[in-house]
Amino acid sequence: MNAHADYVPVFKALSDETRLKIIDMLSCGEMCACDILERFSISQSTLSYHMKILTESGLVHGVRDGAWMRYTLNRDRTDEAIHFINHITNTNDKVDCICTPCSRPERTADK
Amino acid sequence: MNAHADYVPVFKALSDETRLKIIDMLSCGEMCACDILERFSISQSTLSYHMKILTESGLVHGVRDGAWMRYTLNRDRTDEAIHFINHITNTNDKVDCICTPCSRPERTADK
DNA sequence: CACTCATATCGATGATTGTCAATGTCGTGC
DNA sequence: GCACGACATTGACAATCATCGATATGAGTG
Repeated sequence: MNAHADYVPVFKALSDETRLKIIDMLSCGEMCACDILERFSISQSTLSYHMKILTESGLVHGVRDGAWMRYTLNRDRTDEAIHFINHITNTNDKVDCICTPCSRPERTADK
Repeated sequence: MNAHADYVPVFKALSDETRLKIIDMLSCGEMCACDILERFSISQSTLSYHMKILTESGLVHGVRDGAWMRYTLNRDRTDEAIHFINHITNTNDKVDCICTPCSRPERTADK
């Protein structure tokens, strides 16, 4: 995991209030879909849609347990996301930094 | 800044490859729009649209400097976003944790 | 003031998103 | 095997998104 494009699905997954709240809930421990559903006023199909986005992004892991789905946070992935934001927002370990305030000829000339 | 909804625009801003790359660039230092534009193959109006999303999310700050716009990363806001992910992905300082593996009567009964 | 360059806004367009009701699938228990 | 409960998938829809070309605004330069 390195390229910017790889993290787009992760941030897409995070850019919805319901999904942020689900992640928050899962940080306390494993939950099944039915329990999550009870805490929102959305339909079951909508929840299923959100859980698919969360699992496909890798942030959440789901396993079948009989009739239920047990969901857990994938902390490896959440940590990875945090490290990625840290990486792109800090100058640390960047080799290809091209920071000219403004490269317009007139501008660099008058400095 | 606290509620989940407040961070939705931040993660929406982060959920686009072009914008992630722009943030990465800005981490090296201030840049003007024309310099950013040169490093992508998108139209000028599209870049202006992306910069608007970034500035409205608070992640990026833009100031006029004559004819140019100088953009900088708002590290207060990026740090805030990182702290927020840390908060919702960790159990730390959560008072209202309701973590029952699955609350179905049949299920809690057979444990 | 007129011209040019940097940036913003507008209008249009195809793609993606979040939502639901309806329906399908899969597991469990009788 | 059949009925039911838990979850997934489908089809439809309105809303939002990313993109562009065209046009507007605003600053600097003569």
